[in-house]
Amino acid sequence: MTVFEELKKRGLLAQLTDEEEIKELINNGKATFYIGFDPTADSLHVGHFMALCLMKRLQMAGNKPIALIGGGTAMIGDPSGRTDMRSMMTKETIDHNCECFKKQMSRFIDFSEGKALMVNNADWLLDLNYVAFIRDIGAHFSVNRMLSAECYKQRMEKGLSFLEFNYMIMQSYDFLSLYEKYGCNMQFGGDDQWSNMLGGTELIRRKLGKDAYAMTITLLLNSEGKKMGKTQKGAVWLDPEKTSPFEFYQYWRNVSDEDVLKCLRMLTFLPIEQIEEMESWEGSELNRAKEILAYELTDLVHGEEEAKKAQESAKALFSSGNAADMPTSELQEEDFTDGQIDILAVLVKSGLTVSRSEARRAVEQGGVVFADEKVTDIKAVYEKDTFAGEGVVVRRGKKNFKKVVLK
RNA sequence: GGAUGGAUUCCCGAGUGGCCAAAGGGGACAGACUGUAAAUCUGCUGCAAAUUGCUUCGGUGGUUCGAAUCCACCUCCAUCCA
Repeated sequence: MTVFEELKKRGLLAQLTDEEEIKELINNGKATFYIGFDPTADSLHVGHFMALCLMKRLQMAGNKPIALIGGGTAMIGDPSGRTDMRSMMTKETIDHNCECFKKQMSRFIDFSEGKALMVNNADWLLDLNYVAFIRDIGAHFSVNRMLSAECYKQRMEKGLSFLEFNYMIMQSYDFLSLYEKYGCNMQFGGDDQWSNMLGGTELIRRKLGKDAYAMTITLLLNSEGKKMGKTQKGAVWLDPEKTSPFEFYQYWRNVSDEDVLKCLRMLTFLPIEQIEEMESWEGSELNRAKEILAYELTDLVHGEEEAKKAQESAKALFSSGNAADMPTSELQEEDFTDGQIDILAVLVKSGLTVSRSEARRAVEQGGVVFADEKVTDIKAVYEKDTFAGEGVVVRRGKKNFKKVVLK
């Protein structure tokens, strides 16, 4: 199977400027392509992960990837796919984020011996001369055309600043620069980037009279039409400090039935045939597929060892309610009064609830289990010795566990 | 620069002097049912020393016994005019 077929079968392809040409290029390893990542946070998330997987797939097929870190474009902020204005980021934050991105990317993509490149558009964007730039590049853009682009349309109601309006031009200029410097003839990105990417191919045609191509990856949406990899608490991060391997595993373990196969296809490297077999699985059998999904992804992102640990913890926890390797929090001497601590304090100190009010509610509603015993009294008090040694497993709800130990 | 409308809790949105920690909906959380899924039903949703007290309705100051609500100034946003 060719790379192109594989991508297509996995449902990764969204829009392409020229299907035949792109197929020809990537199947024969003739593409030098780039994907841009704006450092808007200090860790990559699931959306980036898809892009990295795509890079990897194409790199394995002999194409040359360029990972572009948007240290310059992040100064502007991409309005695409957003209904409100982005808050401005300071130069320091952006620089810090760039560093974090670099570190994480190196884990996925092989940058040795020039097999792939990593560049930062701050290098060519930050020193631009305004007048020279708008004469040279800005002249090629029609405001009328730009305004009709989908990404700006959404913003016409809520407001769009001139700063953000320039994002498309910056991204287009990136493509042109990479084309000239590295012969980069293709750009990939999320589907919300389509208009920005077309801006680039058109700019290259107008400036240089050359053809360049663009292709977008399907956005990973859940069955409710929301972007996957987002939880109430925020994104699911790839940085283990921000989202622990266990939480990461649990996120995928808990996807809804409708989304499992799509995730397997789009995110894992499992052979497509194997995934197709799972399509016939029904009902609770799908639980098995979720386990596979969670394991595979944790393995890819955090490594085999962490994946195994997460899987075992999850299994042990949900069958017996105890596991050797689970999130732990420590109680200090000063958390006790006369050698005792009440249940609300335990919940707050362990991070299972944010406030005593919330802890109280959880207990009142029968959602708290302390060492396999349902807690019914909000005034329940425990002796210090209870937490000594192995500690005690405390649960809030069905899926929140903490082992609480006396330090 | 001018005119008009607006900013309320995680989000949408009601409230135009006390009965307001603030209707309703969404989301989140907890319980029941299940398969660590979905749907459904129930509860719950500012904080705390918890029949009470404290902080919160863009910001600052004021009027009043009492302000999300009235007044002044400011900030931000949208629409129209330039």
